[in-house]
Amino acid sequence: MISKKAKYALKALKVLAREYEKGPLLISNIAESENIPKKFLEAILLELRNHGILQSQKGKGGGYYLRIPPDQVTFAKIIRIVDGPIAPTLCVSLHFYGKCDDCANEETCTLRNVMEQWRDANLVVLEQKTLMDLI
Amino acid sequence: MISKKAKYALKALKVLAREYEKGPLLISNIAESENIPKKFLEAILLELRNHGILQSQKGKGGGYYLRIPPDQVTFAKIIRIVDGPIAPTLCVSLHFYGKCDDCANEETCTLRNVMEQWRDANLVVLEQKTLMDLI
DNA sequence: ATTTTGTCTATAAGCTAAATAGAGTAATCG
DNA sequence: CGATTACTCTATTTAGCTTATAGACAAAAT
Repeated sequence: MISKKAKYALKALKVLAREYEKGPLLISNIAESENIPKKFLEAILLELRNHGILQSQKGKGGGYYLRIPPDQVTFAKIIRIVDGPIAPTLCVSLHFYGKCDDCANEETCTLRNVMEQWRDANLVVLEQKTLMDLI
Repeated sequence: MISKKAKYALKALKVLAREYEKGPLLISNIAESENIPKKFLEAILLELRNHGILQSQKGKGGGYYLRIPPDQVTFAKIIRIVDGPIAPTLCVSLHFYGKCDDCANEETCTLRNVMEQWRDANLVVLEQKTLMDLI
């Protein structure tokens, strides 16, 4: 299950993708139209901005807008930013690799094989789907 | 990411699958060999027993053993018992369906389509993989 | 009866998710 | 300049879940 944060992020990005190159949107507007707590959304959008997905503009006429074409923003990228690893275990994560503290030997771990396949099944979908698919 | 509980369950079931029809194993033995906190494992095995995966036997010579052939215990079944929904959102879950509280109209939700595909990608792997694959 | 082994109840520490409040900073426009 | 607008940053809170542990209890075997 993804977090609410991730779902909020996807919904907000969907709106922003639809307005791509049509000027910035206000946090408040997105929050209201998508039923997202405003303050929470603020933090989410900021995080997406700091990762290069969004651009922001202060002052009158300001707001948030997509910095990248919608078809270049994959679900995988978004999920990794807000929820972290896509892989079922750290030991098979491509972007957040970490050793399992309960596993003695990673090489001989029989679980690993299935975990890798599980991860790859996710990636097939998430690396291919983009904001374009939400427009 | 799966929980530690799920990982412990899989590791314990792996051991039990290897000993299928060779008599019961002690909780303590599994806990030790797989580096799982014993008390935590107790609760996990009990839950798996209550869902019909395992059988238990008290007293001397007792312990836990698989109640079903390893090739009939899918990863999907195990994950659902210990971690709950496999789907990324409740609104597309087959076994734990629930309405999203921030979505007005489920029919017109553009996210749903991708979520279903994501879910199905998971299921392709998890419904097919069984404890047999760990032996 | 005693030993063995699983079962049940309770609890606690630690962490994370989700939400909120309020002061601060930067941009615009008159 | 100065007022307004709108994003930014820091801090805090609440609730709930995850992980782990302790100890009493129940059943089976010998």
